[in-house]
Amino acid sequence: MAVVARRPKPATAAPSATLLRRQPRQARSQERIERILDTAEQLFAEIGYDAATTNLIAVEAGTSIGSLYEFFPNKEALASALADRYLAAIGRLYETLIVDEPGVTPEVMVPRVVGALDAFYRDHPGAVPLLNGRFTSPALASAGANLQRAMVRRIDAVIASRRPDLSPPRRLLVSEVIAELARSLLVLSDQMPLHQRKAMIHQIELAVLGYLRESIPDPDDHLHTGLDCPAVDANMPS
Amino acid sequence: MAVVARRPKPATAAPSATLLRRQPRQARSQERIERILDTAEQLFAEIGYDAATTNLIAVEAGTSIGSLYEFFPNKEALASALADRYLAAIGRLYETLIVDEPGVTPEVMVPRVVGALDAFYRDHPGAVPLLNGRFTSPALASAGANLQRAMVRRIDAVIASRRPDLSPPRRLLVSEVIAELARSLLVLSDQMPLHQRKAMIHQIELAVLGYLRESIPDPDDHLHTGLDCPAVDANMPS
DNA sequence: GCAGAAGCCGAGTGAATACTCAGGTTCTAG
DNA sequence: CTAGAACCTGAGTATTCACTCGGCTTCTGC
Repeated sequence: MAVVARRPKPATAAPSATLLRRQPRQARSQERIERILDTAEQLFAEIGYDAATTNLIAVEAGTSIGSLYEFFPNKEALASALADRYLAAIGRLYETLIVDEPGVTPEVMVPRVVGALDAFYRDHPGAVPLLNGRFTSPALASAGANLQRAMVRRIDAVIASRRPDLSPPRRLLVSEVIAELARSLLVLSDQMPLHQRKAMIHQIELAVLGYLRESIPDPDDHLHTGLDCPAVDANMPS
Repeated sequence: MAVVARRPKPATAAPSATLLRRQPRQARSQERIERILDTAEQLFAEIGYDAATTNLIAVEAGTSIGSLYEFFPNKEALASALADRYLAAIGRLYETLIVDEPGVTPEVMVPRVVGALDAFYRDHPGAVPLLNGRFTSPALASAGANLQRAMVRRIDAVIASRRPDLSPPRRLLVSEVIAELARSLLVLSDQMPLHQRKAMIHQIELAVLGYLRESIPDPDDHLHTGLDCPAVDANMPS
């Protein structure tokens, strides 16, 4: 909050998507920008968005506060630029993994996606807090929300092609639950030591698959079909 | 973060649990304290912890900043006092609901607990962000963590009595997953309009039950037992 | 080799905000 | 009724921190 209120005059409603104030021409400044971003990533992850002051980021990156503001219009832009790096990478992950190939069952796809996300988060420790709403910055909140929406949409598309009998709102709800379930448990696993983390990843897969079985019972499976839970769709709109 | 750094001299490591700087003697000041807490609750929920300045809280509560600091040693203490109100209430909820009665199956207990938590959060909108780590304040983070631990312990105890065959670490992991699953999905449902919220509550129940079935297959049930998932305990320590 | 562009620097500015304190008001015990 | 305790007040203090600006250095095209 402090971040936003700090700006006295938004002037003429500047374009919020302007990441860099100026494009760097020389290699020296390009490297400097990279160093600043890397340092910001590390500090955000280590001590949090608020405690990582712009001055500290500049010093730790071996440069000066003036140079930082030469290229980044404000502190939020730093976080935005970082989020963009991750969003692009995870977006590619989704496109590769959550696809509607004919032979791919949930039992195959779920571990594949969960495993890939886990590996990504392990390789990029800064991504977890950045994309999962631990920082109050509005830009980051929306970045995380966008990512989540992207995942929900992809899951929804796959379910739609597999189970055209489900109503769209029902599908959407199920997709939201799956995405949130995976997200929150991955965040939890991220705080664990490695051996527990491995076990947790497996539990995430079980949770998603178990929820799927429970929420969208297989039409062939006459064992769990609506015996003790009448009117699943009762609460659904339209 | 700003909250903590703002205090120049922690002096002699003051007891952090001191909620009130002084016990109020007169009814007038007791009411004032209540008004301040109610206002803080509302403002924290509406505009967030950072944007709810102590001055604003005082003014909105119809008192002065001096009176606020007469009783609350710092801003964090406000949040702590609020968290305590909620923690006590939810703690009582757990004690009533998550119990090891003979005839209570998961199919009965899960909807009971989830429904009660949902009702509680609906009645106390401020509790959700306060107890679920949306604020950066350390005291709040630990309050939320305590709450989560309490839930995990209770779930673990129930599972232990039902399924003594499971290893303690496995039980604990399962309990953690269930607690986190319920927590995160309840937070998600809290942001939804009412009709979707009702549907979401049902999905939460399905998710927990589905995960239970998947992760701890019923010994009687010979249908899902370890066919496509060998060595579930392989990743478990000891 | 030089002029101008691009880049760099960091002390300084302004605004926000948690918290204090000296002095006033209201309550209460005797 | 009164003295002193409890309580209240809000302008002021101290601090933090995002961000600026004027001057300096390094690079690049010609």
